[in-house]
Amino acid sequence: MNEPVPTLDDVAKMAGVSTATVSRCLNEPGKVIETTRDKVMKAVDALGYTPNFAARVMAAKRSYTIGAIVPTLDNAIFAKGLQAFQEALHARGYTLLVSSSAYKPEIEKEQIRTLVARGADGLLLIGYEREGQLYDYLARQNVPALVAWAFDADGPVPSIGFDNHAAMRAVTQAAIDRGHRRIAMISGVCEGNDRAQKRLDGVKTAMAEKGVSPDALAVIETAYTIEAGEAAFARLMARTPRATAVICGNDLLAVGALQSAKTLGIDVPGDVSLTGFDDMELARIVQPTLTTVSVPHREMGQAAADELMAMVEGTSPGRSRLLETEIVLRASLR
Amino acid sequence: MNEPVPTLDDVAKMAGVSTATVSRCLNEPGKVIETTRDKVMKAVDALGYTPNFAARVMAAKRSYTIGAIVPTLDNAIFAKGLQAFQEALHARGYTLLVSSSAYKPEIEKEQIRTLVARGADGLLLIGYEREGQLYDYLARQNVPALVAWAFDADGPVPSIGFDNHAAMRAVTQAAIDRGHRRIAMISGVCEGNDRAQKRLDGVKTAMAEKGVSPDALAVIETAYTIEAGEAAFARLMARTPRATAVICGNDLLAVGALQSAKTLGIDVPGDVSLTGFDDMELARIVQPTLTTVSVPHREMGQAAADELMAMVEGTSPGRSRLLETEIVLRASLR
DNA sequence: AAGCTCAGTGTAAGCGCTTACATAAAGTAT
DNA sequence: ATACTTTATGTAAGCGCTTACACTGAGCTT
Repeated sequence: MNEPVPTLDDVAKMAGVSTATVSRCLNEPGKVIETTRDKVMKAVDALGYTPNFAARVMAAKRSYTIGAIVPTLDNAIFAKGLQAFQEALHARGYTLLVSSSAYKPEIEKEQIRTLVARGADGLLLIGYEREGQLYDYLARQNVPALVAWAFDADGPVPSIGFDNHAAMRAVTQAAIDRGHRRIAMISGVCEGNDRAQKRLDGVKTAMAEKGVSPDALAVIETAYTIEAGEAAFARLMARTPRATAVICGNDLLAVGALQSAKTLGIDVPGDVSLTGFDDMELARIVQPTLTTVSVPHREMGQAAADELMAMVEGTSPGRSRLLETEIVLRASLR
Repeated sequence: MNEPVPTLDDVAKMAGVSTATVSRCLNEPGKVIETTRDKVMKAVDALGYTPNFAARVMAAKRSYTIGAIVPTLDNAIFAKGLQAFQEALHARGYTLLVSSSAYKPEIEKEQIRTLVARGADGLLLIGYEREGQLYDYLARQNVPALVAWAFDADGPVPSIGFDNHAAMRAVTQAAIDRGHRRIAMISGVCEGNDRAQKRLDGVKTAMAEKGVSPDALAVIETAYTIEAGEAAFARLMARTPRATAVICGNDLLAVGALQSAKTLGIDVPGDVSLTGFDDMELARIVQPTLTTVSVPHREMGQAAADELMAMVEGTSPGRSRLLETEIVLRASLR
């Protein structure tokens, strides 16, 4: 057993050429004459040779690998965008390495270092909020990074995303326009999460603009899960006066709220209106269907991939791009 | 700009020791005396040194990396198990590399080669069905592999999973016991997917055992998505005589069927009963709630991680393990 | 025909680490 | 005090690739 794995040298010997030629056959076939290439390829097949990636990275100082760190893979929020991201990378010969940080900054930091140590040529990050020195670190390691799912033209690295503040402001305006005055919010945890914070601010802005005092806004910050949404909604409903509209930080929270409403015998949208964010598949499945914000996940993933590859290849200094969101009016808001 | 990234040599020089000592400080701190270690660590911090992973893998011939290839990340089916898998790996210093094959064998093959080339110490695969030579390839490369989400004590590699056939048989029995005789199935695509095939077989077995002719079973094979489930259900309902129970290959298909039923004005479970598989969160959210099969995702991920690490470290030849599933009776079956 | 260019190939120097082995110093047993 | 361990560190040989540079010979130009 333990038959040794074939190396470039073995291939070279079998084909009767130098290692350089084998390497060129594999990486720049055009630079090798056809007869030679045939010999080499025959040897590659015969030996079942696969290049050793670590050796290649080390010698070439280039890994054709892009790393992405998302807060979670546990729900579908990032899955769609990431899928598009990965497809775009794959089409140009890059590999995607994904890891999840469980919304924990220290884990994210570790993952960033891990990915850099693994030779990632570039990094996709979600949102801006992290220690500033991490950006310095990336700069020092010459690893370009791009932020997605958030937008800030003046951030430390470029971003491709949408305006969380404006989107949530628009949703809230829609609620106020329908006569709602007592508004509550179930928000994601804002600390360390600029997206959550901006969404919360968006609600406040809309209220202020429409002459509804934002001071009266009841806010519960909680984890982005269905269960948390359920619990938060129950707590909100226990307060008096009761809110007539509950703005949720994302669809999961809204779905949880909906479940809770059912348990409590509260009719949505009859007694209370509800809105979400993300327009996950789930939003169309629940009863009543969810008014929410549709985000161009696939477009974002695609654009992020293109931009990041350009940055890695030095053909772009890194350009930010703002994508449009859209309010999807469904049954849960009345 | 382009300040060079510090290397082990730089650290060694700054600390006034040899590279071997620095390496030992990082990997086997116990073998270095404290005063030396302090000097080294100070240099590491001062330089912001991070070991180069490719170099380490190459020199040590060990990457502490485990690869996993799942059919999809697009829904939550594998997310939970994978999360547990990753946590268990992380706890023992391993890193997980995930990629998704989009249910395509040729992509999976490529991913397997990619992960091996990247020096994965071991591989987690889903289900057994793939070219036999892939198993040979892994054996030749000395990369242990483990199959999850399926069980076969005599497979080419060990497995940790559950009995798809028995579980689906039990669900079907439950339907027949409630008086259903005209049964239909919305199955996943069986070609290249042993889990889907086994689930389909489970339905047939139960029918045969209960004296219901399996020949009458209407089967539609389709992709594991909500939309596909919707379309399939509509097609099934157009047939006469209509089935009174529709067994679905997983929860997504069942949810799709439910949506379709609503559109068509068919009452579930009044007119037609419905069952799913996986017990995703979704199963408790839809109306009516879904009768389905609960799978111990977390336990499976954890067990798979433990076993695979043992295989990688040579402390286990690879032991298969069968986990129990459980039928969860909810409103959709009557 | 001399001098070019240039395509195709080979030579060999690393890339940044780990680790077997060598060495030195200190501790222990006799 | 001698010989033998043990412990801490250093030396240097790779690991399997890529690529700058050198080389060769064929085809051009003049």
